[in-house]
Amino acid sequence: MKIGEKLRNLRLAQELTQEELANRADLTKGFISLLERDLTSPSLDTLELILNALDTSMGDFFADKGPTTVVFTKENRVAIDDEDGVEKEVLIPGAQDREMDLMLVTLEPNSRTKKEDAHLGDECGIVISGRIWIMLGKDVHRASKGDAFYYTANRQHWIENRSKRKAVILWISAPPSF
Amino acid sequence: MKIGEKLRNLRLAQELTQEELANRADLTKGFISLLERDLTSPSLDTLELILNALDTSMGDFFADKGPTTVVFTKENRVAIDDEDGVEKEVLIPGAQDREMDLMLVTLEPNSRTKKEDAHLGDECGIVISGRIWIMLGKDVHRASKGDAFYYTANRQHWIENRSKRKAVILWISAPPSF
DNA sequence: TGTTTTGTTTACAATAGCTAAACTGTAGGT
DNA sequence: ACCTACAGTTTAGCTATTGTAAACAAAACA
Repeated sequence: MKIGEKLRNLRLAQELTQEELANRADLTKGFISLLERDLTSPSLDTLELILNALDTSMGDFFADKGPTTVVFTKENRVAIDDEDGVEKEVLIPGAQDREMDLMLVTLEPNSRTKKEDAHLGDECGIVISGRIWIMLGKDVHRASKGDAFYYTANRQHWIENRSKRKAVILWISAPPSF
Repeated sequence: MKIGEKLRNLRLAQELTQEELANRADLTKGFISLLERDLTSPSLDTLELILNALDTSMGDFFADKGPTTVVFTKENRVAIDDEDGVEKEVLIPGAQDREMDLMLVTLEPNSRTKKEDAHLGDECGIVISGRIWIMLGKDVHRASKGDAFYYTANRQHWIENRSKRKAVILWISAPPSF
C-alpha cells in the first residue's frame, strides 16, 4: 500500500524536515525517507507513532479523499426506494468515494424507513420538521423539530414517524451507507 | 496497538470462522487467532487484505467509536464565536470523540465565517435558506436554498453571504474541525 | 461417546522493519 | 571557487517481527 506521498504532504504541511519528524517519532530520518518514497512499509505501531507526531490519527490518515464537485443542486438529487410513505433523496450522489453521505428524508404519518443492519461508521442528522422515532436495536429515541441526533451504527437501526404529521429530516452517514 | 477485539467483532458480525477469514485473506487461521488476541501485529498490507476480506477499509476500521447520547435538543446547542454577522451553533457538542460535527450557521447579508486553515477531513452541508458563497482557497462556489455541498478541507476555506438576504446552512465536518 | 469443527499454540524460517553511517545535492556565505 | 550547513538518499546489516505449518485443545454436534 502506497502511503508515502500522503506522509510527505502531511510532514510538509507542518513544515517539518525528515529529521525533525524522525526525532518526534523516535525514528531515523533515513527511515522516513524510505517511507515517503514507498521503499519500505512501517509496522502499525510505528505508523501510529509517526501519525501522532504529525498530529493526526489512523482514521484520518486512511480516510479517502473527497471529490471535486462542491455544489449539488436539487437536480442532482437521486431518489431511493424505501418503505411506503417514505421519500428518500440522496443529496450528494456518488458517495462511494466520499467520507459522508447526505440524505433528505420525508416520512408520512405512520411510516418507517427500511431497517439497516449494523455497519461501521456513524450517522447523525437534524429534524427539519415534525417528529421522529430513532430505533437503535431495541432502544427508541424521540426527536422533535430542531433536534439533532447522533449514533454509531453498530446495531440494526431505522427511523419511524409515529405521529399524525409529516416529518422531514436531514440524515448524514459517515462513511456512506445508504 | 490493540486491534484484536475489533477484528474479532467484525469477523463475527459477518459470521465467519477464523479459517474462512484466513482463506479470504490468503492467510492462516493460526495467524488470525494470534491477531485477534493481540499476540502479533500484521503488516499494513496484510491488515488491508484482512479488512478487504471483512468488507471494510482502513479508514473505517480506525475511525473512533461514537458516543451514547443520540438526541440533542435545542437546549444542547452551543454557540460559537465567529465573525460579525455570523451566528454559529454546534448542534452536537462534545464532538471530539465523534466522527462528524453538525453545525447550524446563520449568515446576515454581507457576512462571512472565520477562515479555516486546511486540515484533514471533509465538510458538507445543505443550504436551508438564502444563498452562500463557498470559498475554497482561490475557488468560489455558489449554492442556493436546497443545494447541498461537499468538499475536502485540504485548502483554506470559509463561507460568505454576498447577498442581501439572510442565509441559513447546515454544515457538517468529518472529522469534527469546528 | 465419538466425531467434527473451531480456535490455540509453538517451533521455525524468511524477510521486513528499522538503524547507523556514509553519500549526494542544494543553498548560502566568504 | 571553495567551504559549510542542511536536507534528503542510499546501503549494509541486524534483530525482531510476521506469518506458516502442523499439532494440540476446546467446543459443538450427532
